[in-house]
Amino acid sequence: MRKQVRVRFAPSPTGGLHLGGMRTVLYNYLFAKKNGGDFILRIEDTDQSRYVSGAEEYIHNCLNWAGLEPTESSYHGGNYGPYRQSERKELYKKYAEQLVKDGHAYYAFDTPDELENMRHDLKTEQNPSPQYDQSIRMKMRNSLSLAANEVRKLQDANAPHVIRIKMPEHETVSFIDMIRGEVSFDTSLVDDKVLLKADGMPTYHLAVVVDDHLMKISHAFRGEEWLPSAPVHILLWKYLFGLNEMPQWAHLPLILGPNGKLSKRDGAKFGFPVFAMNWTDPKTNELTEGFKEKGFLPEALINFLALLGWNDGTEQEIFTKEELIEKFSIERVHSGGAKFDYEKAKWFNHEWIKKSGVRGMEPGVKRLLSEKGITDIDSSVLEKVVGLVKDRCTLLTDFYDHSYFFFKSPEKWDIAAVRPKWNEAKQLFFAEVIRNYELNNDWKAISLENSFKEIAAANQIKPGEVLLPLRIMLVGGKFGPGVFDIIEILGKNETINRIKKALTVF
RNA sequence: GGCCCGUUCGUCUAAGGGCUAGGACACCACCCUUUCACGGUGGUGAUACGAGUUCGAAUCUCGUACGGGCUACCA
Repeated sequence: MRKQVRVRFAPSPTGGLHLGGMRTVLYNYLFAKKNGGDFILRIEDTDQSRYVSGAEEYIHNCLNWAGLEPTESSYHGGNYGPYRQSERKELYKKYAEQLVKDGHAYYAFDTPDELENMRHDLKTEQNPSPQYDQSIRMKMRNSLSLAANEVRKLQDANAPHVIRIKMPEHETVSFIDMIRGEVSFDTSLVDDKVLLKADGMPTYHLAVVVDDHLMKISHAFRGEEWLPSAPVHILLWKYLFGLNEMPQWAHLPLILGPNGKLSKRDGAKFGFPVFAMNWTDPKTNELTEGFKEKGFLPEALINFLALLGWNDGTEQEIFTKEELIEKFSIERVHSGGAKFDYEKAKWFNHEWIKKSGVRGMEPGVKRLLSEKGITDIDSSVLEKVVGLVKDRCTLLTDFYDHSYFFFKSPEKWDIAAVRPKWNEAKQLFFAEVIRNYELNNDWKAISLENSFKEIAAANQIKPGEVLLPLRIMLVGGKFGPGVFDIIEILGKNETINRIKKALTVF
């Protein structure tokens, strides 16, 4: 019988959720949905010094906004909780002790100062970062190097200590990565990582193995930065639960910024978001803008992220979430890192705005306009405006610039574009247009345009000479959709008022 | 420094021993548009380098170079 597919996203609540994390969420989600599996959100908050309040709730909000809800989490519940590692603290210790008993781990009593001294003393140009490994462990203070009675004494005195894994000598540890194929390591070159900290909390290395086992995780996806510590995890699986029980691993390629791994700094420096949603650091109050607030549609972000490192082998680029679920396969994920291209991200958003129906866009646009002070909006007008302007917007926030003039009469005009060619004849021409429009009972763009051109012809004025002034009268400048489309939506009173008002200024 | 991973247009990528190395973003040109955009058509542009295997290599092997990651009682 095939094992039930269960995957997890396991962030630590230390700040904003960036693109790399978002993509890990996505791939987990798609894989779970495709295989009828469960998607678990587990909070890895074992480092109390880095815990940031509000970060967990924020992660939930991001997943909710993106439509990538987990099936099990501290908020959704589930049969494998608690889903916060800090609440599972007592679980880990017995596994660490078991490892010591079996000779795969040991107690280490070295103080932070002693560790620092060791690193300082051993540091050379040839070896800039000395490790706590088999070459050095017998010279440190631990249950391997110390006499048994001395160890007992330290324990009786409650001396602070950690538990470290004892890496075996010259073994080759290898495993099959779903993306990269076989990866192998020489255990002699890996250090004796801390498994259980002095405060009794596990480190990531112990916690990830224990929890993946207890939560019956079948496939473990994580960023490529974890590849170097994979041999530790493989060994832990072997010692604790057996390799047969181990999930299948996939190490996802990194998302790169202009120089290396994408960071919050890159966003600030180059002017693009890196977090899914706005994040305010509770300590510094510093705000980092998110894709949501920048004006991205969740569908577009998902689509963009999915294609950053994966494709279905065809030339299709626009995928709905349902299509992604159907077509996604972890084997088609690339092994190489991908540089984040903000221009391409915006292109996806533009495509999704065009693809979305007017109805779907309306609530978002209405919210945006009201944030900018435009509140009294007739819904039939809004519908027409959105339909007319939609294709011109790349970001949701562009709707304001492309449509505010439907709701606000201009107070300034691009007079420099009109005045040099302005004359008495044009003044009279517009007076006639007003008289004509007052009598128009149809008020459709096409009839409005026809009568405008007829009046121009009768006055021996080329339409081109009065079209631009008309536009500027209505919207204030050289922009916007077709003038007669604007006029139709504005309606008779508003159009005539705007022309009259501008005429007094030109 | 050591270990691990990677390398096809500027960017994201297709091609898994066999057409002229295909598409998308960006860029450029033209068309459309009596505004600004959208849109349409076309164009510039890549297999890191060197060996080897082979009738034939972007593709397989080795080496080199370059890029990235890790090297904490952080994740």
